[in-house]
Amino acid sequence: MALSTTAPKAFIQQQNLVEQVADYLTQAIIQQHFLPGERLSEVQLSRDLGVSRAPVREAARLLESRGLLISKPRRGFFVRALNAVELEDVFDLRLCLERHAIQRLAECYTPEAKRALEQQVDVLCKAAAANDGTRRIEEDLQFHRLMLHYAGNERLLRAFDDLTHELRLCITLITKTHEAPETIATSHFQLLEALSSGSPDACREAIDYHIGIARDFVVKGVGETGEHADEDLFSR
Amino acid sequence: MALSTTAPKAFIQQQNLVEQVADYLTQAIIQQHFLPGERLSEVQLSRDLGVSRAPVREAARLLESRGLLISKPRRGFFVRALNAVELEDVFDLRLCLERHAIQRLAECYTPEAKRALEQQVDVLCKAAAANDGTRRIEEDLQFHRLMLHYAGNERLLRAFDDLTHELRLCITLITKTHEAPETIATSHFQLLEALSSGSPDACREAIDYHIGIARDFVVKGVGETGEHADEDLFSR
DNA sequence: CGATTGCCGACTGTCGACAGTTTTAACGCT
DNA sequence: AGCGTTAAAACTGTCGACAGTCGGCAATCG
Repeated sequence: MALSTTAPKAFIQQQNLVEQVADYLTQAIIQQHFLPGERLSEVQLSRDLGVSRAPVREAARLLESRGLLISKPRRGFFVRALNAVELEDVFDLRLCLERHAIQRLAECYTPEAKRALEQQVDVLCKAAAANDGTRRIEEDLQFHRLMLHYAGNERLLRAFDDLTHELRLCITLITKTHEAPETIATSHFQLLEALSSGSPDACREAIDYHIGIARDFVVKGVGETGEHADEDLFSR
Repeated sequence: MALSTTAPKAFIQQQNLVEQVADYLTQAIIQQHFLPGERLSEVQLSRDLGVSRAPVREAARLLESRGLLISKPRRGFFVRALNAVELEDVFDLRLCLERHAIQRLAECYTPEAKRALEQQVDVLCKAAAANDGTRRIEEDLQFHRLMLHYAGNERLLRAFDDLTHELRLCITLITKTHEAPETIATSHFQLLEALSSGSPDACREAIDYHIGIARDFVVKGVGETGEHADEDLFSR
């Protein structure tokens, strides 16, 4: 995964500057080194990272297409801030994609897929037990990504990956509140059971419940902690 | 690469060079001035358009995120070529998004939405009757975009817009074969009726049928005319 | 005659610089 | 002291240039 962390200065050296800058920015945004709505200065960034502005700009465009940044012409790039409505929309789209995926997957549920998913749930549970917050989130997302992967539609997977960036954005902001490890375990086992049953309805019910839980968690978190419901990025 | 349009040079002038270049490239790709798999030279493009390479590169990145171009490191940008599997995936994702959208829309089907959709069908039918191929496609897409819009999920709409670029890519490639105007009309009226009925199942059935038609048309078109099923973009 | 290796051209990745615009800050006026 | 005006600073958009790299061609060797 990402070998990011402390050093903000000049740890970029070799190749694919654009991708490296993009990774750096992504990590920095998720870890809230840049606050939502904050303006990013190209010169500042290029100075800090020891690269020129061209790769920074291209990386910023990439992040914009992923919904992490927003560009205002002649004004620069700003860190995306999600309000309550947008947050609902993200989870609604996630539901849309995963419903479709799990039903497609149920149609072609190979032993290989079954094994991979079970193993991933195992990994996830261990991360949850270890109380490692960020890793728990990543392993959780990875489980769902695997579902999408084995559903056999590359384009669907890409749409999910696009959405994932925004998901990370809102999840990480909030989840100081930890879900109970046993809740996570049972919640995912239900999905596996539904898949094994092969019933589309059971799958749909399971995924609806599962994502509903996650959404409520995030929405509740927003209500409790920080409030981004005000107008943050209306101008587009 | 012959620039077909009248003024190949310096018809780009003032502001937002990136967006203008992106539009130009999009049009050129859709109208097949660049063939699938063709390599785009940055210097050539910047020379032809009378701009420097920086905006060209940024525009290319944008098109890449929209799935119209593919970048191979150190090799440049190539026009996306869709094989049969990817084409199936695109329509499967479209089905996924529109199913969700039409059911959400059925829950909140305002008179305003109804009126707008009916009017758009009207426009569409006129375009079909006038035998204007490209405009028919655009109006058709616009109808579906309106559906997504009134479904009330901005993020869902964005996902659809992202997909639309690829849809245009494969639709335009193929639709020399015209659908009969009356088929188009009835096909869309069915959607309106299902929406008015308010029944989720009716909506789902209608959209499944509708998109199935479109998909079969494209798949059949691929089988008849050009065949892109060979390995075109396996790398990466 | 075919395969290999070295060379040449073209192109991408990246950089520093310039011009126009936006934001900030100081300044003068009331 | 408050407010409008203006000048300076900072920043974005764009450009041309340089270096490293990749692909193709040709000359050489087996």
